[in-house]
Amino acid sequence: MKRTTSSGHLARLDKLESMLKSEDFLTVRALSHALHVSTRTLYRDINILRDRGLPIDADKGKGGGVRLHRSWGVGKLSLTEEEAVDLLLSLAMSDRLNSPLFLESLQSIKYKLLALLSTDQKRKIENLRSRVLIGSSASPSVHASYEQSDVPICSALKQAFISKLCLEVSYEDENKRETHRVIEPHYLYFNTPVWYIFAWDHLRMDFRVFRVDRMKRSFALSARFELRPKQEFEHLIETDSPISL
Amino acid sequence: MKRTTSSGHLARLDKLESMLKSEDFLTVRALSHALHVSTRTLYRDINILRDRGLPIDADKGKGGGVRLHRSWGVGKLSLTEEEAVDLLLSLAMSDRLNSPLFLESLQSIKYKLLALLSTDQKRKIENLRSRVLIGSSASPSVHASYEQSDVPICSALKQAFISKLCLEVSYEDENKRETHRVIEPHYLYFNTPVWYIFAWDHLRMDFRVFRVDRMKRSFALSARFELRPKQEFEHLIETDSPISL
DNA sequence: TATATAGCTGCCATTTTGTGTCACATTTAG
DNA sequence: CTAAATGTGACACAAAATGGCAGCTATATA
Repeated sequence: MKRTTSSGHLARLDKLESMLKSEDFLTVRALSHALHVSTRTLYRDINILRDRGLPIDADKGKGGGVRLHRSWGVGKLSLTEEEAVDLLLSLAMSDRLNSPLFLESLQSIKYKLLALLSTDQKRKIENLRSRVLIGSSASPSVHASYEQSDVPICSALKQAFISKLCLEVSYEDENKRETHRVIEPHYLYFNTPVWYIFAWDHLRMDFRVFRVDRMKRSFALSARFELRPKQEFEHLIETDSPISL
Repeated sequence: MKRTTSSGHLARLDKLESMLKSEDFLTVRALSHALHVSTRTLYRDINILRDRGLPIDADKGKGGGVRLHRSWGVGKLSLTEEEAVDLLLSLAMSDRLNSPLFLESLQSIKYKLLALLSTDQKRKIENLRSRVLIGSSASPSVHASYEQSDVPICSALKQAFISKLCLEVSYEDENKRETHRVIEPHYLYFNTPVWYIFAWDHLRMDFRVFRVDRMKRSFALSARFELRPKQEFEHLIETDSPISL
């Protein structure tokens, strides 16, 4: 069984880093007490953190101390690829949906994230992005009939959409009739607060639009489909406005 | 003068981490040669990285090796405090607005982000969060009259809201009359796609609701205000539903 | 089944590095 | 000037990392 975190030294450096992040002015003496080491050791630790790129400011003399430089980072967030994709798409959507109140920083986050991605990953996201369309606003009647979808349904749909897999769905149409279909989810269309799927319907052998909140069950099949150009669906959209990264 | 990076051990761990990120299948023997240490040491390093949360997979037997868990590859994102705050609030709002299509990962991002924050920062965000309310849907007439706000106006408003500063605004009311006021922005209310401010109006000496997109100019003053309880504004809200982190 | 490969762990002598103490330099506020 | 603070150098000592080595399990291949 392991102790706390790895080697003790690393753990202390982590702790020091977060202490510098939280409080805004501390003396080395105080920090050394808190971490149960001598001040000499703490100076050495601080130098290590500085070498690793942390912008630690220090004020000498009475009333001085050490702190992280203004506009300090919040720590390093590591994301999985799926998380990065979801985040970028959500940021792009927020861009379109919310007025720019809390969105200033989201631009810079977007660029930071994009900088971290490989060209492969960026191309992948770009492909997805172009398959997500955002509308202006839903009609009142749509609003009235809207129901929140279950997470499992969304999960299968998302997987099928991303991997271009056929999707088996139970769909309840406007007249409450439930039908069973196999569809190819080509494009997603969001019209607050409703998601639509522009799909090729294997049952009707034609392009159809489905409301995600009307899907009762869904299951991603293993069969792949080839993406059809957006133009073939355009007549189904009122306000065509693809989101942009 | 220092040598390479800090302590040698840390530098090697960093290097190992980035090597695992870039290549996708490496044997411990190869890695140990590349880093000029014994295989035994490398196994120990790998354990340290695992303890620190890196999802390192290993395949035993011929053709095996170590690699980062499938679907990894995004590096570490460092955010400023403002970016973290904006991101958390946006995630919380997306949670409420978008149906759960691309939002599964956003939950885990949220938790990762919260884990990085100090208790001070978390408390600060929690305070802000409780002052942002989300409505269900705007009426069609509101939709029709909606105009996108300018970024500078939003910037001043945001600053005043966060720091609890009085705000000087030029406001154009329903009848297109422009008035000049000083308000205290206590609460924000979002009803897609419109932001409202619940404020104490120094001109009328009463609680008033302002539409952000009707603000023509805004300027944050240096005077602070004391937050009034949400209850005093409740009669102004139709659907009271604070967002949750 | 046997063999080679590759991940993984425990033990221990050896080497390296981290640590504390002390001395001393430097800057700053009162 | 004095006190409080950052910062560095040197040295003995303690602690941790390292490298072999022996031995384990799991997997692919002949």
